[in-house]
Amino acid sequence: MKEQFYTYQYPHPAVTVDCIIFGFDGQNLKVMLIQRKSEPFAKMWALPGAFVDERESLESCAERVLQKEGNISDVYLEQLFTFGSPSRDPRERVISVAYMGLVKTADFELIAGNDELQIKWWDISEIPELAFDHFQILQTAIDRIRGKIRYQPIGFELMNAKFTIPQLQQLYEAILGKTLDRRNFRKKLLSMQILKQLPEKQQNVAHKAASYYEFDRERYEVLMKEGIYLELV
Amino acid sequence: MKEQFYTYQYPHPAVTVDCIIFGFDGQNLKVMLIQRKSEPFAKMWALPGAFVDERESLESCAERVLQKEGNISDVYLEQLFTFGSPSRDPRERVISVAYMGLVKTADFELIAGNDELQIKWWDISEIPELAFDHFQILQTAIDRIRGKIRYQPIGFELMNAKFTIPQLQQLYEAILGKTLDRRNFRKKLLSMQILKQLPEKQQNVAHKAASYYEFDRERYEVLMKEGIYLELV
DNA sequence: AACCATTGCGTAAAATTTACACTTTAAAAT
DNA sequence: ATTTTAAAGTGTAAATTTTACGCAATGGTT
Repeated sequence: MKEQFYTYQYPHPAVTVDCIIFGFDGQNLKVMLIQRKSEPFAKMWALPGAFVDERESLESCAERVLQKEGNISDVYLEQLFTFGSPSRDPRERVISVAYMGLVKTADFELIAGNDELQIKWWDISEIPELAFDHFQILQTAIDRIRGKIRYQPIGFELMNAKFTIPQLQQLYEAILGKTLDRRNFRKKLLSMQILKQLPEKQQNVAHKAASYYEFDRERYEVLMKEGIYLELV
Repeated sequence: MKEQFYTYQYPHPAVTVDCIIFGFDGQNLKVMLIQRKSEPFAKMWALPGAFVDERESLESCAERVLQKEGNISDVYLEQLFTFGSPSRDPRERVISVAYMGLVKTADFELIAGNDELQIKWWDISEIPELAFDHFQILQTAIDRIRGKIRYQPIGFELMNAKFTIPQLQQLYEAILGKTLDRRNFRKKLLSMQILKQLPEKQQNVAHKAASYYEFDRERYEVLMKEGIYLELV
C-alpha cells in the first residue's frame, strides 16, 4: 500500500473517467462492460473507468482506461456527461466524467485488465445489473448516440478506412433500433457528398458486390464551417 | 484562514462549477460576467464559479453560485461540458463542470458577490478578455445554445409565464444571429402545438397588440416521449 | 379621421421526403 | 454451362414540408 498522502486546505472530491464503448458487430449494437474484481460492487458488471491522474487530461485518462482495461486504442471519443451526485459511490465523493466511443467489435480483442474478472461485449438489449449509477450513465449514452446519429456522421469516424453503404445502414439501424429504406438512405447519404467512392468492391459475397466508400473528412469540415445541417435520418 | 486540512491517499483534483448565464434583453443576447477581486487573474472578467462543496450536487453548486455571485435564482440550468486540462488553473489541478442557462435580463437585478468587483451583462459580440480558459468555455456555450435552439424549446423555459410570438422570435434571432421570416416562424411554432394561447394581449403598444402565449409543458413532454423531433428553425 | 407600425393569416411555388419496382451482379446450385 | 439466389444499385411519382410573399386587421399616434 502507498505510504504517501495528499493534503488540501479544502475538501476535494475524487474524479474518475468512465467509458462507454459501443461496439458494432455488423448486426447489433453492443457495449463493452467489465466484471469488477474488487469491492465495492465486486463481481458486478460495470463500465470501465479509472481515477484521473494528477497530470493527465480527461481525454487522456479515457484513453488510458481503454488501453489498460480493454486493450482498445485509437478510438474517437466524445465527452458525454459528468455525473456528480454526492452519494453515487459508497466510498467517498466521486465525480465521474463519462466519455463515449464507437468501434467495430472485430477490430479489437478485449483483454481483461488487472482489476477485472472478465470483459465482454453485451448487446444493448440485454444489459445486466450494473454497479454504481452505471445503468443511468449507459442509458444517457444510448440516448445521446441515438440523438447524435441523426445529424452527425457518427459511424463514419468509426468505420475506419472503408465501408459499404449497406454496412453503414446496418449500423444506423442497430443504433436507432428500426429499419430504414435502402434506396432513400443511399440517396440522402450520397446527396450530401461526404463520401468518396473507392475503386474496390466487396469480395466473395454470394450476390452483387457492394462498392467501398470512405468518409470525406475535408468536405465534411467545409460543410460544418458553413453551418450546414446534415440530417441523415 | 481555515485550520482544517483534508487528506487523501491519492491525489484529488479540485472541482469547480462555472456558470454561463445568457440574458435576453428583448433585443440582443448577453452573458453575465463578473470582475474578479482576488488573484489569480484579479481585476479580470470571468464566468462566475465556485468550488464544489463536499455534499452538494453539481447542479446545486451551480444554483448556489448564481445566488451568491449574481443574485439569480430559479433558472433552468443545463450541464454544458467539463473542462479538465491539467494546466487550466495556475494554482492547482482544477476540473470545471460548466452549466448554462438563459434568463430575461429584466427579471434580475445583478448584485456583485463578496469576491467580485463588478457584475454585469456583456453583449456576446463584445466580450472582454477573460480569466482562465473562460473564453473557450463561453465559446462552447454559444455554439451549444445555437445548436440546441434549433430543435429544443429553449427560451420557452426562460420566457417564464407568458410571452408573445414576436418576442420569442426576437430571442431566436438574437441567438442565431440572423433574421427569420415572421410568418413562417409563427406557422411552424403553432403547428407543433406546444403553445397555449392566453386571453391576454399586450397593452399600450403603438400598433396591433400581440397575443400572449405560454409554453405547454405537458404537451411538450408527450411529444418528447413519442420521440418527435421538433425542428424549430 | 387619416396614419403608422406591427400582428396575424393565407396561398402558390419550390424543395424535400416517402413509398415502392425493376435491373444488375456475383457466387452457388443444378 | 445454365439457372437460381440474394443483395446491390437506380428511377420516379405522390405526398409532405419549406419557402417566399401579399394583404387585411388592430391599436395607439398625429
